Amino acid sequence: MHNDRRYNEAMTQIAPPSDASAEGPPLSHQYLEDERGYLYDTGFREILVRLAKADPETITRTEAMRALVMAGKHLGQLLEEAMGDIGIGHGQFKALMCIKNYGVSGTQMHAIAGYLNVTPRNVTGLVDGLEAAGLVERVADPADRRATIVRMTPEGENVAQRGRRVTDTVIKKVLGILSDEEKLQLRHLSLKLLRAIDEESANGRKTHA
Amino acid sequence: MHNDRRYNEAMTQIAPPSDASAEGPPLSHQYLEDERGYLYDTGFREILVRLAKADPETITRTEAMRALVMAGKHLGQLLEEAMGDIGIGHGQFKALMCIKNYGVSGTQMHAIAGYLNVTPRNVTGLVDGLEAAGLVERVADPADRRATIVRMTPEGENVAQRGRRVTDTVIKKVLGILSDEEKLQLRHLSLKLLRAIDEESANGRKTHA
DNA sequence: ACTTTTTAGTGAATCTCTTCACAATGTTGC
DNA sequence: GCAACATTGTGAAGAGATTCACTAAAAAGT
Repeated sequence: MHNDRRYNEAMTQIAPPSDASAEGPPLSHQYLEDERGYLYDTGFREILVRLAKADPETITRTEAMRALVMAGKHLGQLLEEAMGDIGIGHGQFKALMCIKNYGVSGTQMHAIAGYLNVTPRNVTGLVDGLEAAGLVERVADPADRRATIVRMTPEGENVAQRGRRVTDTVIKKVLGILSDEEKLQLRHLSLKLLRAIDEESANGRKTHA
Repeated sequence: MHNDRRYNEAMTQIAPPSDASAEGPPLSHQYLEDERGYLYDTGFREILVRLAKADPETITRTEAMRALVMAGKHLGQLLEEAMGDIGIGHGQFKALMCIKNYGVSGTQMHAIAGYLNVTPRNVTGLVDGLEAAGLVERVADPADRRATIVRMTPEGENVAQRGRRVTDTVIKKVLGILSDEEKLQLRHLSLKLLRAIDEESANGRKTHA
C-alpha cells in the first residue's frame, strides 16, 4: 500500500528558496513548537493565516481538527500496512475480533456492522473475504430465516491471534512515545469529540431530511 | 453519504438482555467515565479485556488508538457531508485551498500531492474534477515541459470561500465542546503521533524493501 | 387474519484513493 | 555529448467503503 509516501516525504522535505517574493510560497509540513511547547504544523498554519485570514480561535480549532484527521488516517494506513503480512485487511481483522467476541454461537451480520460503524453492505463484503479465506463460516439462523449467523473457524482463531500480535506491536511502537497520562488524554479527547460528532451528524441529517 | 448511520445508531442503542450467560454478550458502544473522569468506550474495552485478555498497558494504548482513528474517520465523514452543499468533495476542497495558496502563478500538481499527503495519481483525479467544475485551470509549465501548472479561476475563489464558511461552521460546532487548552492538547498529541507514525512507516518500508 | 411497515442481507453502481505501468521530459555522471 | 537515472503526470485496474434498489422474512397495527 501507498509506497508513494516516498513522494510525500520528498515533498515535505523540500523547501526550495525559489521566488518567495511571489504570491505563492511553497507549502511543507513541519512540526514546530509554539511558545507554550505545543506542536503545530507549518503547512496548516500557512494556509489558515495567509489565505483564510482566520482569527486565532479559528486557527487553533482548524489545526486541531486537521491534525486529528491526519493522525487517524495515517495510523489507519499504518495498521493496514502491518496487516499485509497476515493476508487480511484491517477492516477484516476488526470484523474478526468482533465475531470472535460471540464465540461458538456466532452472531448476525448486522451486529458486526453496528460495532464497526460501517454499513451492512460493507459487512457482507468483509465476511465474503473472511469466509473465502476459511476464517469464518456462514450458517443459517434457525430463529430468523432472513438472518445469517457468522461464526469463527479454528483457522480464524489462529489468524485473529496473529493479527493481534502484529497490530499490538505497531501500536506499542507508535503510542509508546506518549506518556500514560497523554494516552489517557488522547483517548478522552477523541471520545469526547466522537460523541459530539455523532450528535452533530444526527442533527444535520434531521434538518436535511 | 452513509445515511445508514441509522443502522448504527439503532445498533449502538440496543443492549438486549438476551443470553448473557452464553459465550457472546452483545457489543455496543457507550461512552463511560473511568475513575479519573476520562472517557472510555465499552465496546472496545469488552473486546480487549474478554478476548485479548490484554494487560492494562495494552488496553489503554489500544483504546487510545481506536478512539483516535474513529474520531478521525467520523470527523472526515462529517466534513465530507457538509461539503455536499457546495458540490465538491472534501478532498477537492483541500486541494483548492492548497492551490489558492499559490495565487496567480499557480503550482505544479505534485506539490499538491505533497501537501495533501496523497498520491500524485489522486491529484490528477482531484484536479480533473475541479477543472470540470471550472474552479481551476491547467496550463502548460513553460519551464518544464513535463509539468502542468494548476491555477485558480475566479469561480474557484468563490467556491473556496463558501467551502471555508461551511467547514468552519461544522468544525466550530464540533470542537466547540473542547476548551482552548483541550484543543491545543489535541493538536499537540495528534501531531506528536503523526511524527511517530511517519517515522515508523518509513522504517517499516525500509526493512521490508 | 391480513395489510403495512420494518429489518436482514446482498447485487449493482459509484466514489475516493491506491498501486502499477508507461511515455515524455529533465538531470547527472562519465 | 550521451547513457543511465529520476521525475511529472496519467491510463488501467483494483481495494474499501458507500448509496440505492430489491427480495425475503419478521413485527406491528388494525
